[in-house]
Amino acid sequence: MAEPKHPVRTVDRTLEIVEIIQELDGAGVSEIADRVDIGKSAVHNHLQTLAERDYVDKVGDEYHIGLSFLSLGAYARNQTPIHDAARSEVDKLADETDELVNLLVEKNGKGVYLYQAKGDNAVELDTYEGKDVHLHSTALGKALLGFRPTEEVDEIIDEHGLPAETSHTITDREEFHAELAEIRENRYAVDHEERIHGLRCVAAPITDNEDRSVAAVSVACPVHQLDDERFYDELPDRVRGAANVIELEFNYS
Amino acid sequence: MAEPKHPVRTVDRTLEIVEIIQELDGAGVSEIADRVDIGKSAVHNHLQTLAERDYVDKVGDEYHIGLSFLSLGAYARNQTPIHDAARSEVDKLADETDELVNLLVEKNGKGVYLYQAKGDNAVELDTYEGKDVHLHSTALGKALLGFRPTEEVDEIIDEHGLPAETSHTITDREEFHAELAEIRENRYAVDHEERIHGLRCVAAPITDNEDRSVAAVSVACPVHQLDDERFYDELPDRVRGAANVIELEFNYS
DNA sequence: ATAAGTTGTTCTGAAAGAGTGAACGGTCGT
DNA sequence: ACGACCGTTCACTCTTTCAGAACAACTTAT
Repeated sequence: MAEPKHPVRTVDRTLEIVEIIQELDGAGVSEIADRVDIGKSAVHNHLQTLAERDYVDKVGDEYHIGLSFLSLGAYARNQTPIHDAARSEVDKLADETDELVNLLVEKNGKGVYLYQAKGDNAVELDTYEGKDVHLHSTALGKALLGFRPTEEVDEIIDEHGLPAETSHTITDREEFHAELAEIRENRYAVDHEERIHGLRCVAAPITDNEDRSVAAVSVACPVHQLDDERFYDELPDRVRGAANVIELEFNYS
Repeated sequence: MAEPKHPVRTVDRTLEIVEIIQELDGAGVSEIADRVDIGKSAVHNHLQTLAERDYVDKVGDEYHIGLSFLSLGAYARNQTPIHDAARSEVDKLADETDELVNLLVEKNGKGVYLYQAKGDNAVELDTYEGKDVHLHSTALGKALLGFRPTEEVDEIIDEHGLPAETSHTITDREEFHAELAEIRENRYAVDHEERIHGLRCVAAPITDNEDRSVAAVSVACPVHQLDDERFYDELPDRVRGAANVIELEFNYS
């Protein structure tokens, strides 16, 4: 994935515009032009072109992300072999625990939420399908990295660092490796408000035939909503159980 | 949605490239260059630029749709108010019937699948989230159009026609309006192999406070897998029931 | 094994077209 | 009614995309 020798600047600009619209939850021409390094009229032309194909929606004077992206996004997800194998089990786990259940894969050293299912009592978070997060600050990411070779983990840390996201985030490399060693033993990972204050998660890796992780599943819940007993005893078993079922489906079918 | 006065051709070309990759289930540079009216080197530059941001994945010499689209696609869907209201009920219906359950919305006169849930016994179809279909040839589309003003239906027919997709597709305008009248009475629509041979569906509209449709839900199943009794008695009730729950959630919360 | 097809990639010149910036017509708030 | 903002349009200019040829790395055929 070397730097493009001859990047198409217009494509970059278009993607930037689209990403800005997403970030701002819809935006007008001027608002976008302020953030991207081109004038209003150029932005306007981009938006009209995108709107023509429903990649953006014009609602009054605001532009929003269009449904055409859904086709490509859902398609991309369906191409991921783990998605098919995992989906029904993730749904089931959400149903049983009543909490928010997530499926995460690794992509260029970061985590991407591939699918999520909400139980009746699920927390509302900033996570959504397709969102990317640092791997070191979530139970999901740690479960995933626990089952990758040490040198691969180091490469990822070299590239993305261990930025603190809350006061609980592990920011020391040695400490992080020690944590992964423990996760390897337990076959599950726990996140104590390491990415978001007030949120804790239990995650388990989904590994291939060589015990290398291909994804991770987690249950997320508010700190004060769940007693420690359920969190430390019941959830790990359930999450590992689900991961196991997914592994079987993934590896032997 | 007037034609853009100053379209950005590069954007159009990029979108075309991406859509071709999707259509071909992954493609190489030359293959794409053959279908779009630009040379290999230009296509190559586009792909490298897209790959840089993970909008396409390079696997060997083939390019595939990247997961970055998932973020935008899922985001677009989450912005649709009906999605939140409907999702859990669609899941439930799939669970109860063991069949394939779909949620469809209207977009510029065509239908877009917003969400689907697969029961244990669900058919495998060519439908996926984000896919667009003609409204006249599916139970979903007919249920949706049944609860739109006649002039709006006519406008849509004027724009998209009533193309035959199988020998059972309704292609006559009068006949189609009669069908809609009946659907309006029953509050559900049936599709007898009108889009795909061997497939039949039952769909119900989801309407707002003014009884205008905002979406439709359906259950799809192979003709020979389900006896008529279940198809004509049980399914319509179930589908209408689910639509009702979604309506309540949508309109009063 | 050699040759004739492929493939993807790199490079430079030349033509295409994206972007600038000013001006117009709206709509909002003061 | 005014000013300030918005989105939109247009013609000119200079950025940049694209075509085309040449190359390297494979696959297939001879």
